Amino acid sequence: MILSERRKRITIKDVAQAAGVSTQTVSRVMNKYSYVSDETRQRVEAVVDELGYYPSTLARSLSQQRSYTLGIVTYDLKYIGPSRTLSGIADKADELGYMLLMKELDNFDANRIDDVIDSLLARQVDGILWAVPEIGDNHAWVDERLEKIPVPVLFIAMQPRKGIPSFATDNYQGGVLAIKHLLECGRKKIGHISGPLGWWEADERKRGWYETLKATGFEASELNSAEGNWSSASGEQAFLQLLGSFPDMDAVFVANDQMSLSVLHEASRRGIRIPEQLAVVGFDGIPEAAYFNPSLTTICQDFQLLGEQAVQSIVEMIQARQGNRITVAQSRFIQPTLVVRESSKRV
Amino acid sequence: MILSERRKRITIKDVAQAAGVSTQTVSRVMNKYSYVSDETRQRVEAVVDELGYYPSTLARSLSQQRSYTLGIVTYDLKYIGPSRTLSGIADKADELGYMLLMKELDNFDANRIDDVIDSLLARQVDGILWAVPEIGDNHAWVDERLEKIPVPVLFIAMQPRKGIPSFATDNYQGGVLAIKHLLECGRKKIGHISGPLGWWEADERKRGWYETLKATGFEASELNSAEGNWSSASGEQAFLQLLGSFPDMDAVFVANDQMSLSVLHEASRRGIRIPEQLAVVGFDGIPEAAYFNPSLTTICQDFQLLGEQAVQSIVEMIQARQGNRITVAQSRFIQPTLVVRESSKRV
DNA sequence: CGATAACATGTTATCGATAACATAATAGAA
DNA sequence: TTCTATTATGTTATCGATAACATGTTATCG
Repeated sequence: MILSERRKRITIKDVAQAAGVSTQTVSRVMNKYSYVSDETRQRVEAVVDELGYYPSTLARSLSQQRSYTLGIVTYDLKYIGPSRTLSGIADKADELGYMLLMKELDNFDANRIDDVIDSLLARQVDGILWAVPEIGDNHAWVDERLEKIPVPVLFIAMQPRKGIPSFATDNYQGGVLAIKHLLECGRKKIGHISGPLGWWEADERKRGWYETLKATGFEASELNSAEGNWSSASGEQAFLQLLGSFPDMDAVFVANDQMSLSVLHEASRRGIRIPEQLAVVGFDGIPEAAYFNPSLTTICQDFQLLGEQAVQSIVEMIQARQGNRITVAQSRFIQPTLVVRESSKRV
Repeated sequence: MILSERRKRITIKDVAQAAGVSTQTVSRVMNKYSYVSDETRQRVEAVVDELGYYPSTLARSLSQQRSYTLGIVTYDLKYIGPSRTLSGIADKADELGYMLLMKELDNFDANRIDDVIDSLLARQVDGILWAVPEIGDNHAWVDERLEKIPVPVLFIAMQPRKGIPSFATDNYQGGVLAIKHLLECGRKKIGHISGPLGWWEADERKRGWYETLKATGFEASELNSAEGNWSSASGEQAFLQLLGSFPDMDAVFVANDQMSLSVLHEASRRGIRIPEQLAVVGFDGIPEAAYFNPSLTTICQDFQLLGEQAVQSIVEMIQARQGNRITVAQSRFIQPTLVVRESSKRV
């Protein structure tokens, strides 16, 4: 049997014709509208099966002015945070019947941001999830541009702003948790390796370190802190710097697990015993941290959950708007948890 | 100034009316068609700017029967492979002017697969990138279903099949590289911790181990190998098992870096010196591996590149089809590279 | 100077669906 | 028995663009 090479899409018209009804009736069957006789319904369904018809979501979106698609703007999927959050987003979106139109943002030029937003709107997304970390003033556009966007927008990992829905891990509390834990272990000279300053999340974690030490009367000068860029390589550099500027440090709170890894590595190379001489607490809670050498105490955040809740929430916003109900901007801080392992064992 | 809450989308009609031309002329301006007078062009462009008009890609897609959108089917973004590949895909797609419609696949039920494909086609994607690892017969649908899909499909990390375009890392060669290296280091009793068998990639890496040892006259029995599921936790289990079944092992090739990490961890706990007593070679080449303790020799694969090349290739297929040119199924094996670090240093 | 090509623009049909409205048949209520 | 509500189905307009075709206006050329 030879099939013609040029297969034409099977449309609602083909089905209507084959079943001897109008396209509207086919549409009614497809959408389970009630006023269709059993006989007609069955006939149409038979034809649909036979021809392998599925409706064009594209045409439907145009006609209904909604697409059951969410626009997702992420930053750099090489980072663990964005990629695991995306995983949660994908799961929940699928569960709720939404597809994901994805755009990776690599710079924060105003034109680029406009383009990304327009390109999503041009495809009629029902809502936008802005999962780009807040760095410097890269969210400055929000004040002016946001109100012009005709669909709900929800921000992930953005510093909370009044009247704007956003979901984030409570990074400050994470920092507090880490320092409190180290103090409880009897540590007195606690250094910090931060993420790239200017990133809101990095700043918050550092603030947790700083304020908790200050509040309890301990030292927290700039010399006791060094800056990394989240990568293990940068963590090593920062650690070396810190060893110079804060030689009698007995503990270090590191802003993520990757950088903690290189601290452990370098400490071992230099014969600094962990946790005896130096306690280490990381941040993120990647599964691998349990197998670091020694295993890493860390502040665990649930990216998956963050993504899922964000989707849940934006879908509710979409439905509310559809029903012309009023939406109150919902924001949420998700609390991280402390997981104690060998790197901070009491000595 | 009070803005009306219900903003209507600005359409080509609004622009046409405001500029006093037909919609067709606006369309010509937007698409940079040449036969438009400078005067008209400028007037239209001014109106476009003023009203903030951008064309509906949705409507355009319907009308042109193409969407400049790629359908991406991924497996589990919690894994490093899929998520970094996606990163490469996103970069290249953006560069070439395509958007990504993403779908995560969590099971391989035939109905589910049909649904995913249909939902992508219903949104008029121009091509599909199937970035789902081959596990058991989860690609069995390909034989029958593929030819019915009216757009190009390219597979990532699938065992090459004749006449079907696919891109993958040469996992077998990776295994060969690892074993040759260990043999060159003078190791004679080389064990293997595999990924979940049934995964094509895991099987191939194992085959690299097995065949290379056989070919050089060394031992490679089933007892010298244990199975993990890619996670660090499973790697620990597998290592313990292997220590029992292959006690005089002097090297181990581990199918990914996460599992290698827990091998290093457990070895350290038991006082097994690495690399003196046991050399370890991992797979994947995650950046963190350089900071493992000791740093990990590993087989490096370039996920980013894999994703980028896949997009490049499918876009070429799309363009070829558009131009009614014949496409020859292009498949490619990307060669991994060996990176030597402390865990396999010659002793 | 008339024919022809290149330019500039408008009109109508189309993509594949649904919304809104219209119509016809049946059934139950007054 | 007539009226009205319910059921079942069809017709036309619409979503927002582009394709195809039509038409009018300038240049250009022999």
